[in-house]
Amino acid sequence: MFTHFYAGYESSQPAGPATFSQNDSQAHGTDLIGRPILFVHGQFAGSTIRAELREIQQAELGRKYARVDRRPLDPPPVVQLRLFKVRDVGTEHELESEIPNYEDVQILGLLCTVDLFPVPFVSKSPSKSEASETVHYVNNHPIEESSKATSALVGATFVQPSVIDYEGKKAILFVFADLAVKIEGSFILRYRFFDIFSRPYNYQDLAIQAECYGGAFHVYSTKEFPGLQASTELTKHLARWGVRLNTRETERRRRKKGETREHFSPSPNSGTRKRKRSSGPSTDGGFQSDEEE
DNA sequence: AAAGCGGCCTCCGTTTAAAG
DNA sequence: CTTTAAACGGAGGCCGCTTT
Repeated sequence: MFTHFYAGYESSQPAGPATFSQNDSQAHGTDLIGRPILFVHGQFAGSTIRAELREIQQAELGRKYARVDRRPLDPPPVVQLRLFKVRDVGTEHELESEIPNYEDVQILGLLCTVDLFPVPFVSKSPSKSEASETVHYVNNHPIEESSKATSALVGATFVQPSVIDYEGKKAILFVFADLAVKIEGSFILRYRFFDIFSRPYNYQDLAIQAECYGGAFHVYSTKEFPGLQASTELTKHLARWGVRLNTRETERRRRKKGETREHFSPSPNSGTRKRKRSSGPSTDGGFQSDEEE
């Protein structure tokens, strides 16, 4: 989508760390992930920067949804972006130092996106997939690129960062408060970070600068959904800082039928619910035709 | 072909959080 | 505190598949 954003730019600067393997251009700029990158454009022009992504809060569960009533993954996944300035790249004096103050980083243009991967139930014989397809492991279960199921992911899959006090100093955090999954099962997320206003030396595509894989979570059918826990401290902290997300003080789990809460009188017509379902032949395209993604 | 069964989506009432 | 809006859990009933 952002491919060739800076196409045509030619630089005459000396060879830098980002000049290797230009041959395969099919990879959407993934070949620089995790590497020190010399930038010629953007806020870090002239510097070599290595970006690192770390999941600091993982989703635990979600409720599958179809077309309406979206239910976000909970707790909201949060990843932290760390940036390291690298000097004397490739020499024996190579030295890395973290950006001293993240408040000084130009936030505009920084984005993090997510991909969804199913976690297989039982480990298929590990021999099967020694192809370079495997991108990650979840307790010895190989996760293959071709199993990517991002199309089942709905909501805000691209988010801008928030600069928030975290562990005593400002940090760049990406909060995914509006993610839902359309199929049930176990999954992991892959986070990828890029900056639309930066361009590496001698590089045509927009570069993915960092990625990381998150912890596994489970998406339940409506019926077996166990309910949501109270918000984590991190979630509440983010809300306090104005990040838009759902918070709940207590665990949410409605009392079972017949269960009473001291002065609770059971509903008179429990069991015989009248519904005014729009009786039509439904064909379920009739109403709710709006779709996203 | 008809009846039975089960999975699943949508819709609803209640509860909680936010706003006034 | 009271009111409004959103979040949330529950389950009815639709739909497609299986069995008789």
